[in-house]
Amino acid sequence: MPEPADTTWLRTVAHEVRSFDRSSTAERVAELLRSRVIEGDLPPGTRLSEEQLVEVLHVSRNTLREAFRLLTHEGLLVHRLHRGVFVPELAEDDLVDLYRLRRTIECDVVRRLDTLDAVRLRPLHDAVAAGEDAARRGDWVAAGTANMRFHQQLVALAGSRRIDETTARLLAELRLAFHAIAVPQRLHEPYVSRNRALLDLLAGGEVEQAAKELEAYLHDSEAELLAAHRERPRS
Amino acid sequence: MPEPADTTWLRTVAHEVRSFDRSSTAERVAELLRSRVIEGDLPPGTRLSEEQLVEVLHVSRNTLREAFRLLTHEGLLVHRLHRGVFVPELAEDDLVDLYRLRRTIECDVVRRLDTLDAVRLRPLHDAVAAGEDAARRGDWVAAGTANMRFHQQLVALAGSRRIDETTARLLAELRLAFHAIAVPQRLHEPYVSRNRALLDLLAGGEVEQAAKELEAYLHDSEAELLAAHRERPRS
DNA sequence: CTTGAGGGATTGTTCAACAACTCTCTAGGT
DNA sequence: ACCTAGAGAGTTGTTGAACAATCCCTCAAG
Repeated sequence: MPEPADTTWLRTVAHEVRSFDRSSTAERVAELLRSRVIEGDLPPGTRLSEEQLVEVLHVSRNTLREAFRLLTHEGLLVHRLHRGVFVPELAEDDLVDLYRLRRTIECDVVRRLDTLDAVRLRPLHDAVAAGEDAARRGDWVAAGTANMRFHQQLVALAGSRRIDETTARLLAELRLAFHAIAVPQRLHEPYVSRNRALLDLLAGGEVEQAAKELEAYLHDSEAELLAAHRERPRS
Repeated sequence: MPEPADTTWLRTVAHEVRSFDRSSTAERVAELLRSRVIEGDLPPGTRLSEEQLVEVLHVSRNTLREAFRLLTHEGLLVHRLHRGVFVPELAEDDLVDLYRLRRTIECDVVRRLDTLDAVRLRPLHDAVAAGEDAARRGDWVAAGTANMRFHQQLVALAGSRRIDETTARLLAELRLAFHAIAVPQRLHEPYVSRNRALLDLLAGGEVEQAAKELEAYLHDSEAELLAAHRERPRS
């Protein structure tokens, strides 16, 4: 053990605990909050109190605010001046908007694909298999996660960092909407097999037909989500 | 005049100067830095010293860092842990990536257009006219700005908030690349007339042909930019 | 020429204090 | 009863100082 001379060791050891990895404290706080929001623990509309979180997380307000800003940029929190940060409540407009961008990106990515060996399709295959497995177990939360992964890996075929990032934000926001709604099975079940069908089309090199199917797929998905949103349990 | 009683008025009056509008100090600092970066006053690779900027802008380090975060998320600054924030130097990969996303969004927006009355095309027309005017004057910086506006207004036809935001970030980043290069005329001149041609196609309702032209347009633009980037004056 | 140990400069994080804003509740006017 | 003004409480916005951690440059030793 090093020499325990003055009282500063308390701070240094505390810092060691906090900065085990190579990221900043703010990033780690953001990661923690992100999972809470994505997991649905914090329902839309919830205000995240600075005072409260500083107390619980043992970080300074400044660091916490930096974490807030990270998540705000990802669309997982909204910031209202002098009022605080909230878990966003997506309106119907937002859902339509999200699907609009989603169709644009995903369909275009598929349409521009050319060479597709089995290696590049591997992550897609894994995601589809995970979805089928989750569906078999009746775990619709896991099925939803696998579905997100499928679409993330789908656009990853484009090999574009910015397309990946844009899609990640998009899907994260969309997940908020899924959490605001209570019936995961109805929203996820049909797409387990449709993901498989899509993958088969891609493996067969029929990109144009895959793009068309994806277009219809997203259209149906949007309609389902909107319908479910209108029967939302609470506003 | 109100009663000048204690000494706190110094701080309050200073605050009034700073917060004239309805945004936070950090946002205003960000706005200031944003224009400097976009305008090209800060060349790519420049490091923005906290100490220095705190001195000049008369804000605290925390506030300045908040502004940094905002701009980092817009892609106008890059943050390296323990090293500070820099004006990004776009690599060739980044240019290709930016044009990849650009083609995806812009072409898809055009392809999905349907009703197009003159009113909705008005902002596009204005941007084209501004570009032609700038070209006539030989003001290629203004021509570049008008070109950005044209494309921003083009995607705005989709009526999607998130598509607008994504495009704004994209074009802002792209502008960095233009500033890193010295020959604005060669990069902007051909597109003044091509913007006009594109607008005519849209006004005529020929969206599919417009999309094809835009595809070729962006392809040419990318090639020009890459070529110019390879002959860059300084690394 | 490479390697490694200072040392100075800069960033990362915390803390405490105060200013400014929002929201709510109450008192007064109509 | 209804609207309006304003006081008060609670929360966010911003500051400045302090110190820890890290980077980078220099210089000497191998």
